[in-house]
Amino acid sequence: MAIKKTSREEILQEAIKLFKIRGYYNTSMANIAEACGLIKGSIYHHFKSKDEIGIESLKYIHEYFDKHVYSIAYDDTLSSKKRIKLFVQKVDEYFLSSKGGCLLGNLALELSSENEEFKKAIRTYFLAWEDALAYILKEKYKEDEAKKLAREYVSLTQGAIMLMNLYDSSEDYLRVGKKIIDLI
Amino acid sequence: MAIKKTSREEILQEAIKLFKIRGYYNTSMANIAEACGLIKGSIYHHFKSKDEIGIESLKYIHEYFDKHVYSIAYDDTLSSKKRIKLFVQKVDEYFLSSKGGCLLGNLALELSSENEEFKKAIRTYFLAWEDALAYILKEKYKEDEAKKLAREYVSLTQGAIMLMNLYDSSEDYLRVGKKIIDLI
DNA sequence: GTCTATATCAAGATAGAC
DNA sequence: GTCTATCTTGATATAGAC
Repeated sequence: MAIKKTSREEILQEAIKLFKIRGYYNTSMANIAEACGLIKGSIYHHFKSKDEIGIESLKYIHEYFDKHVYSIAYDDTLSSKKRIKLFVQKVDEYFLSSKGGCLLGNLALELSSENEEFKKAIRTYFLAWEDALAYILKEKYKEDEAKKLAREYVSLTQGAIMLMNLYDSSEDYLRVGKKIIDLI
Repeated sequence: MAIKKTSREEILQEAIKLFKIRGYYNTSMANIAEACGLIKGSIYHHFKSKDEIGIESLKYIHEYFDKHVYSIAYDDTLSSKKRIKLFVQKVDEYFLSSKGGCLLGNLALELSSENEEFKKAIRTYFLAWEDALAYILKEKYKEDEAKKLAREYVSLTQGAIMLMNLYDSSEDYLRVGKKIIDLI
């Protein structure tokens, strides 16, 4: 039986799951290693520190959203109505399919007041989300109105994810998506 | 020079400040003690564990809101317009006056997936907020519409607090309060 | 009520064998 | 690439002197 080679990506995926559920500081290298079937020392072959895993986790998620969600907003071959529907559908799929809510939102509250590097990465991610949403809304609203609405709905989505996890109910979260679609 | 007696309340206030800025797990008993001018061992004279400080912090904040914010909603000597204005004003005062946003929101994301006791306390607090807001809104909306709106605006407020801290700008947060007032 | 001192444990991280 | 072993630090918590 060959020893399984664990990839960087596999470790990131397990780390993200744990960070979302247990929080960043409450997740240890040993926890991450165990989830990968390794012992903690072995993780350091792939990442030089826990903070690196944290930053790479943010990047990993950002890349997923760029590729599978935000890109929809800029696909000018589709109508804006179709784009906003698809956009909301993809966001919902992501946040309804796993436990613990939005890692970026969680980390924004857990450690962005302390760690400037994390804060910058999280800000970039949220701005990309707002920009994508605003790009669709610009077809119907003036530029600065579109921007305000986009930020408002990102806020609302984050708040709704928080309460969805707190109440173990997706009902109110789902209403947010419907409201976003109705904007167009 | 007499040795200063540190009260439970003083410790809670310092702990709350630190939890909001540094996060719960990233705040140590030594950090809390230092903020109070004590050394860590001395804290155990007042609280039997860090978790007790956490739970008591939530209670402390909840009591503050019950007394100074939620009570406004139920003051039937004022018009509903006056009540909603005062309510929003008090909420704004609280969240604009200190760094780190809303401890209950932060802890909801940092540790409520893991710790049932914390989760229950946080849920109770958010429900009280919703109930108070819904009570005012009932004057103009049907009961279940008022409840939906209340939850939506609590979500929106929490999301806006998150982004306010992330972007170091209160502009969008303040718009939320105006929207709430316009509901009546 | 606060201090010094210490017990105990778990964290992040590194070195070197296999 | 993973393991064992270990270093170092810092965490929660306790005991007992002042």
